[in-house]
Amino acid sequence: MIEWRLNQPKWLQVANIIKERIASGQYQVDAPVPSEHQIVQEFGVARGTARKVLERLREEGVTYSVRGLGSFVAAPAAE
Amino acid sequence: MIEWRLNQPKWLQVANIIKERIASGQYQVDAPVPSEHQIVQEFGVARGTARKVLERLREEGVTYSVRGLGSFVAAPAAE
DNA sequence: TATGATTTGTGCGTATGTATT
DNA sequence: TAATACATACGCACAAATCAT
Repeated sequence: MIEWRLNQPKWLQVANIIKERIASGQYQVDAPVPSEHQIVQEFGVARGTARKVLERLREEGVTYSVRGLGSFVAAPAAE
Repeated sequence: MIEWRLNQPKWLQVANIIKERIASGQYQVDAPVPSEHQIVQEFGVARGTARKVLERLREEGVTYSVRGLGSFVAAPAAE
């Protein structure tokens, strides 16, 4: 079970959890991250919240999404 | 035509109707229940609502779904 | 072999209403 | 007041699996 913090929105907390999994190697590059539906199921949030999570990860360049396929871990940005 | 009740969601009402059909023997074990598209057509709901109906039936163990095939009546759970 | 139809899975967009913070 | 969150419901596009032709 997730222990939600009260001082930050759920969508941000879920996004951070997924980012930690990516950083830890749990999700490899080009491997799928949880889908909208899976986020709803695993974290017990609403669909709108799940969408916001994936939207945030895309905006940060952490993942990329393909319609009809899902969202996947992006290759690390070159520095 | 369906007479929708205002006090409960459409997806629940449709799910209950299908469960009644299963209970009555109208849909046999391993026989297909209405597909998403058929639910859309018969009950006049959106696909998302139809998906929610089948999702609920799966969660209750009433049916099982196979990608590319459809949803089918599950064998009764042993007690 | 391949083509199309059917079906489920997924992503994405939008809207309304309610409740909480 | 505003942001967050949940629930419900509508819709479209594309992908993958399956089956029949």
